[in-house]
Amino acid sequence: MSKEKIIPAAIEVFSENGYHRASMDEIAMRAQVAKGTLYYNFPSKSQLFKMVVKAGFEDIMRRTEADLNASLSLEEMILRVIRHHLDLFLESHHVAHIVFNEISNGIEQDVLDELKQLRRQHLNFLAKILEEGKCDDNLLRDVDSNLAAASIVGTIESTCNYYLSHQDEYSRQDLEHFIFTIITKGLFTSIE
Amino acid sequence: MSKEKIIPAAIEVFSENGYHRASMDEIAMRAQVAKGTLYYNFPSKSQLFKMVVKAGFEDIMRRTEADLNASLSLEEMILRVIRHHLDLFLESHHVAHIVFNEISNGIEQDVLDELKQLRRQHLNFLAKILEEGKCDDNLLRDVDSNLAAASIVGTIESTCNYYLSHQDEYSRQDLEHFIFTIITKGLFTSIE
Amino acid sequence: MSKEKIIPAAIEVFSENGYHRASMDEIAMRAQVAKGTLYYNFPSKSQLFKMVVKAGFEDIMRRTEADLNASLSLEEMILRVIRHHLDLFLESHHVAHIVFNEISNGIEQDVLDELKQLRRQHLNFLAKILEEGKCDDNLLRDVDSNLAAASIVGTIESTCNYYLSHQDEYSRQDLEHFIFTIITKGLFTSIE
Amino acid sequence: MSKEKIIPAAIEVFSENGYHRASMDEIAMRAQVAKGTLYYNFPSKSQLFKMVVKAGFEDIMRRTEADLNASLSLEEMILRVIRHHLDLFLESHHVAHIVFNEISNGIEQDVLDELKQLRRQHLNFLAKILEEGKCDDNLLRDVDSNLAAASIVGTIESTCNYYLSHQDEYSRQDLEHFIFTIITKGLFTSIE
DNA sequence: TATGAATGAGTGTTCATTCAT
DNA sequence: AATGAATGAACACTCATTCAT
Repeated sequence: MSKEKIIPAAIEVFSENGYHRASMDEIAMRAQVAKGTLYYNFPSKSQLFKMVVKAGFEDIMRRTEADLNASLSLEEMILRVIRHHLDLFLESHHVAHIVFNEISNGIEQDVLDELKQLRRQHLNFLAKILEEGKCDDNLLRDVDSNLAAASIVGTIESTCNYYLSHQDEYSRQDLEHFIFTIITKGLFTSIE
Repeated sequence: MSKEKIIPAAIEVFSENGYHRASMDEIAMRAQVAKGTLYYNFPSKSQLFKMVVKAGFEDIMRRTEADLNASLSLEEMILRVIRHHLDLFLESHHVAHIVFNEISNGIEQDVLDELKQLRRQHLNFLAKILEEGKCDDNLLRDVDSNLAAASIVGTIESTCNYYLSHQDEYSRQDLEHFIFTIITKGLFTSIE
Repeated sequence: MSKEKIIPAAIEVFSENGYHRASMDEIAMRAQVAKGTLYYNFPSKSQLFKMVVKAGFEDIMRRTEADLNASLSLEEMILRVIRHHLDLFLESHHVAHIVFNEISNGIEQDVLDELKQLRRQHLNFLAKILEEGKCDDNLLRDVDSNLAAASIVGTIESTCNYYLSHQDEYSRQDLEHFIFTIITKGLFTSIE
Repeated sequence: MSKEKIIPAAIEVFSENGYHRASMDEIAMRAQVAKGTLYYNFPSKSQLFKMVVKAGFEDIMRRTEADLNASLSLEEMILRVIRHHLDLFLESHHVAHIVFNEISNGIEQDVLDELKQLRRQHLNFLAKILEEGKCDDNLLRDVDSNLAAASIVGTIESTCNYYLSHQDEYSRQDLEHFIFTIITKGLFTSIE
């Protein structure tokens, strides 16, 4: 079936070029199908894009979930969440870029809405992990879990970007450690 | 002079549509000048975009700097940095979006490089504030200042985005407080 | 197929306007296809132009070759070469003009190079005919065949141009006779 | 006066780019005058072009005439005519190209007419030299002088073009000698 | 006499989308 | 289910020309 050839090609092309510079011609070429086949399987470019982003979100949520279980400590859980997101960002940061950033202006409104909803789902997914952690012990500060989830994603995203253009100065270990520290303990050393 | 009409129009149009969907025709129309006038004043779309982004970065750095002085405590300084960035994000989050996010694929490589340098300058600006704070007292954890700066920006950006679609659930005060807390003290309540 | 509609239209438009004044819009209109169809079939204006020129060169070489055979005397061969070139110049002197003249500045360098090569091939074609003639008898002066070929083409071109704006003063027969005489015997009556 | 700065700049730019690719901006820049100054001194691009071509024709005719006098033999005269035209073609073949070739389609009709007239004048100039030579002795074949003039120019032009891309194979002496031979004695060795 | 900012019609090119096969 | 030729609206950019100063 053609869909299975199209999606990976679309991921590639969208990742390398961003939504607007990606062309359906290029995707068809990489997928080794005719251009018409794209439109036979997906109603439009923006819908195809949505499928790609959706697949990205689902992938990271699936992968993360598979690696978490109730017996883990909250610290370990957060570490693993960070690690999986780092994997996504570093191994295929182009995909990550479109998944987390390219949800920008200039996409058809209806698709844009669906993309925002996907992002919301992802944040919910993270927020829920935090919520569950809250119950267990009193480790977690009493902050809004959704905002906390957003700040985790923002921190990962932004530091990864920085890391990607300064790879000679830090190791991946350094980065992971930094993110874990800053997210869990913040900038200040002082006790509250 | 036309430049003064073009820049605000360009900010508007780039903000509303992102780089690729923004059209020079639209910008010319909003600026009430002929299309040729755009090209008389700016060599290309990407260069015009660069000017807009540059102006954005310079604006926030100027505004922030003007509000900081040596007599402030580190906490107060960080608070003000956050506050100014929040201002930019919330008052004109479209500008902020292009300034901090739209540095994406599909822009001419040379301009892209300059944009990345602008971003680096902005991070340096924040990192320097942190560096100076480090000297004063032992309040700051010994982490890399550049990564720390990146994580601050990422947190602000990401939580603002979330806030913007959930404005009914939080006040601006809540948001500011949350960001300050999470950045300075992190998620965990425990002492190291 | 569209190509068959585009080429003749392109010949027309390039001939009437020269390379730079010819517009893809005009060619599309004359070919009765959409502008996009031009670009579906030819990658660019300059490539389309190249195809037209190439077709012109190939046409005259094919036509000339088809009319020559080993049994002809050298004089007869040269006469036929002149005649065929005259046909091209007079019957469709616009095509001839672009084929022989419009290889000018301001065309993309790569295409320009290919056009120059086409011209070289045509001169080679003529030079080879002369070379073969040289062997047969001792009729031909011992001059460089390539320069000789160039001078034949230059003479035909230039006199045709003159003829075209003075058609009332000469017959086509006069012109053909003049060219043959001047090329084979030169201006002077004297014996060497 | 600005005109004196504009004309040489225009020659340069038209020569390097041909009529259509030459831009008034470039000419103004090279002439070190403002763009408006061009239009203050010349009503339009095509008129400016005409002045350049006219200057070219006048120059070669003046130079040639200055070097001819009644005491010279016809052979010597023709040799000098060839030599002066070769000078023009080889020393500044870009000027020559526009003077002799770029009188093509796509120039405003009125200017085109004037350019054709200039070319006619130049051919007349050459034809008159031939006519005068005819009287002296019976050296010249009885052919139409205008066509003969056209064929001389065509031969020079075409062989020069060939020479310019094969300069390693011939000397300027070779070329001059070839042109003189082919023009005066033609391709054939046989006596009439 | 000279300027240069401003113009706007025109150009080559791209690309998502359609549809007959 | 799949194709690929054809489309046409949209786009960035150019440039001869004008005109207020």
